[in-house]
Amino acid sequence: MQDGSRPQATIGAEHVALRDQVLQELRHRIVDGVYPPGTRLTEERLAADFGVSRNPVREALRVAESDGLVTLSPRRGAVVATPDAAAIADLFTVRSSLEPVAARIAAERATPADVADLRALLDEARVATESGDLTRVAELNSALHLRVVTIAGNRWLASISASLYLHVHWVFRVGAARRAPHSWREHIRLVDAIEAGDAAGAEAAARDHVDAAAQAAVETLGRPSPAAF
Amino acid sequence: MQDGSRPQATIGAEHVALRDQVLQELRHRIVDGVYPPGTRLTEERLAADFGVSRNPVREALRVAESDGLVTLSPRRGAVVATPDAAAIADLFTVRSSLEPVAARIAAERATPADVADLRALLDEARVATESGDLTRVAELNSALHLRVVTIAGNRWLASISASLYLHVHWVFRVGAARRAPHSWREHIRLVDAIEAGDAAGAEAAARDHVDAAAQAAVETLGRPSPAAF
DNA sequence: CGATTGTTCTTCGTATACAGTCGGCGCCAG
DNA sequence: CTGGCGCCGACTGTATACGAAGAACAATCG
Repeated sequence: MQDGSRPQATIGAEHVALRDQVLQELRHRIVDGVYPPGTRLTEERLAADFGVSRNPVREALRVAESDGLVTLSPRRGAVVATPDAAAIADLFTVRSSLEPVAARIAAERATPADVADLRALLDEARVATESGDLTRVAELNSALHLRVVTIAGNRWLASISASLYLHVHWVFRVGAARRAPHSWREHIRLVDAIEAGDAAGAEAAARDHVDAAAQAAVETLGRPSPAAF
Repeated sequence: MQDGSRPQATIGAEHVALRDQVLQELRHRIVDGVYPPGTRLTEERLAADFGVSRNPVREALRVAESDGLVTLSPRRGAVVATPDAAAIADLFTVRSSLEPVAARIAAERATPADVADLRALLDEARVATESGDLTRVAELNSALHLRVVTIAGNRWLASISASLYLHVHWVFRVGAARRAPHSWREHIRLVDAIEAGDAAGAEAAARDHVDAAAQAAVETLGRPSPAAF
């Protein structure tokens, strides 16, 4: 009761299993395009790449499959998934359903410290935008949204959003950055509403923001050869 | 081209890996209460239970963790997760955001064959309700909702819903069945709207249904000792 | 009676082995 | 030259064994 959050804080509890390190790195390499869509990922190759044995790799691959980042065929192994337009449209449908809710709840619950965190992220994003570090901008955008759902305190929302943003980042790692200036203004509006505790305003801001992002996504995908690929 | 749905239909492609069988059975045993919350799941015990080696078990456990059914602590292994009231409330928040959307899209896209499937499920549920097979009723409820999201054709919605319903089934396998008669009427209204192609009506029906289910959930949880446990 | 020390259990990762399957290559026949 | 056939290498799927390290619990000692 006195410290319900951590029944026991032992030494080894901070040990990060190899499979998790592998998973994290694998996600990075996929969403950052090191392993482009369609790449065959043999267990042995990944094991060699990461300097571990096959077991941690296998466990990481199963989770990556449930993330939707790789597709596994029996006896044929793993291939980096190829996101298609329909899947991306579906992604935005889900985002536009969930984010306004998350924003509303966040506006109702945000503490001053939470707002300060959001402001810090906005500020970092401004700096990154000015210095032209588009990769960093994309990362910060994801971080901001994830921070909002964290503030909302809904675990399901948080875990779903994490998965969603992994894909958003994957597909639009360049395209999203191009939209950075717009995003920035929309984010400010969102954070303002959250700070003011304006639930309806936050909800509307989030809705508009997702709609705009979806619009940009459609345009990016409509082009014959998007800059991202 | 002539058979685009199945790029290659080889013999081994229908092989179901042990880890998947283990995962499926593990999910069943957890949501059906064979392994109650808090149960320690040592790899060796599970391996013995399923008659396989530890490797498939380990891979299944990682996925079960990402499902939220078990919690893993480094060097301490897997424990069946204990769903708490907050998590359940969060679950319904997400459901109430997603299901109306799914229902709306389904109403726009459902074919007569889809509607026939839904009717068949409704009918089975009616029979099961009359014969008092509450477990089957709960299963059919989940099946109906999953069929709706399948009709909607949004992959993200489908995979999120699958995970959601696993938990719904878990927490309310008895409580939900008790609400079966109400559910049944609400489901009929939903299917009617989908059949009529009435997007707004389907959306409203789904919303009312989830709200009613959430209400029932709160009541069930409010009791000192829910019948489910 | 409390603190310390073993002991044991379990996970975590590695290594290894082997069967089954897939995919591609080369051979051979027409 | 072309098409079919069989063979072989590569990879997965599964099992097993083993060592290291942490966690839980019991026994021991001051």
